[in-house]
Amino acid sequence: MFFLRIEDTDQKREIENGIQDIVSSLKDFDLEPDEGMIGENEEKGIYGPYKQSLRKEIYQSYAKYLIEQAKAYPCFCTAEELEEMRKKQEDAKIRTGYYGVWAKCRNITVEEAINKIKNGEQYIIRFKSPGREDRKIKHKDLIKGNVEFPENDQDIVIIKADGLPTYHFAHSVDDHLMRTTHVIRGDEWLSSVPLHLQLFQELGFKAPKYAHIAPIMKNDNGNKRKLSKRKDAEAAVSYYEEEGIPKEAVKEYLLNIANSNFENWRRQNQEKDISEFELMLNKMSVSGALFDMTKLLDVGKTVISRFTAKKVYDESKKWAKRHDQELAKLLEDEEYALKVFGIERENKKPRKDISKWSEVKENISYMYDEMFYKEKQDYPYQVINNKEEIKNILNLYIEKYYNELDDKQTWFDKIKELSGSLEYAKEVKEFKANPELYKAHVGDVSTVLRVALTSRTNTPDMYEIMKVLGKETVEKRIKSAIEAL
RNA sequence: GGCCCCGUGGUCAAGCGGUUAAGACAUCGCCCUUUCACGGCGGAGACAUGGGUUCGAUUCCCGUCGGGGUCACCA
Repeated sequence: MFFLRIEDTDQKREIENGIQDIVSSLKDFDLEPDEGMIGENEEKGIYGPYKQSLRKEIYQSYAKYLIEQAKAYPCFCTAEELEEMRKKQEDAKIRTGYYGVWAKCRNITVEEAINKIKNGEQYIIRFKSPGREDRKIKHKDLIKGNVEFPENDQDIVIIKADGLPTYHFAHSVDDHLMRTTHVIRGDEWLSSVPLHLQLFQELGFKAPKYAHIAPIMKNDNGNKRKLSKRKDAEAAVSYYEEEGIPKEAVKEYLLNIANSNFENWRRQNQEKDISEFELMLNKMSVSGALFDMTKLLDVGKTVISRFTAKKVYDESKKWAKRHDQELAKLLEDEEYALKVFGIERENKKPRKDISKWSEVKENISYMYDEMFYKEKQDYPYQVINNKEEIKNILNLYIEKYYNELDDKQTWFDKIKELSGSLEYAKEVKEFKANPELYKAHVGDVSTVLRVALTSRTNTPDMYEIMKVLGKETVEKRIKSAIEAL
């Protein structure tokens, strides 16, 4: 069972619509909780409420229970006192914290406590740790394996001045009441395990199993650091939606990082849905992987290359409507767009030239007149760059050779013929063998055509492009190219 | 600083006592090809370091160095 509990016990950090954002973001990646929060104020499941701020009385009841058993106590120390204590400890070069002899309020009598409270003194509730720092505790983590720590001996606060619990306390109470068996969390929590285990013990609860995951890191001027929401755009899930990186790609990339055997599995099961892959906690890396955008985009490229033209169309249109109105407008004519996206797609070796939806416009713009004429600058004619010669080639082609009904073989034979008639090699190999016999080769002649028709030197197959463009457009573009010379 | 985790090519990583130390991305070259992309073939490139243990250490132990985490009335 996957449940979504909202840990909102720090009121300072509340964000408007935060819950809805979390729910929606998860849903964008097909993650829907079996129970817990499903909207800003909605939840499902029978272990609720799933929002911790609504469970205040529950935590307080357990805190009272601990106090009754002398396993917790009220603490009246002020922030200043605590600060002073810390300074002393630092100066004396001993461990900082509220423990042992430093735990001033630990042995306060009940009468004393009642009096202080009656006097209106502020207080919080602390856990009375039974631990000893000179004893070791062993923990078997599902990812990190066996780890050994000194026992916890800190009297950490469990109920704050505002009456809400700290994470540690809420964690033990909730995960017991919600019947949690596995806690999978970031490894910044690893060092809290001794405390948490102790809390479960003293509360009389059975502790869950823990799996501590290494965070994804980022290279920051030669230093590794956790991907940060503040500094790194790619740390936010919204970034992938904005860039148009398909969720399938993000998930595949993450799986690559999570389980290194995923790549092999994928190679052997190209058609299967990733949900069929069995993720193994014990195969997860113990140290944090550096985020690699290049690899992500490569995954994206492969993922998109396997999409049908229709899927590519639907997804790019969906993205365009949100982020690129110009593209959205181009894509209005679905029938034409399908032909464009169909070029060299849905075959055994599909093109891999789109890694995210934000690249689509650049990729297909020349297929649209409104973009083609707008973008067109000075023609980057390459090997053949004599204007008269180019004009000649284009004129000949359009007048003598072009027929939109030709099949691919005929189409290319004609280009070869045209090349031959103007002293260009019909085969590249012939040219390479005897370059002195020719002006250039058929590839160079094709480039002239390609540049005139697309104003680019690199494009997919020209035959297919011309088919999609259609007779009228092809003739119009060639004529316009001739005029421009 | 104390405590804890980690350290195989640029990156992600197999291997866990005897291997020519896999693979993927990136990179370079060649082939295919009318260009590009795809695909195929090949190249360069790694066990942080010093001591042990052992017939033999990338694999086990200790130290050093390096990276990361944590030491809140934040989670």
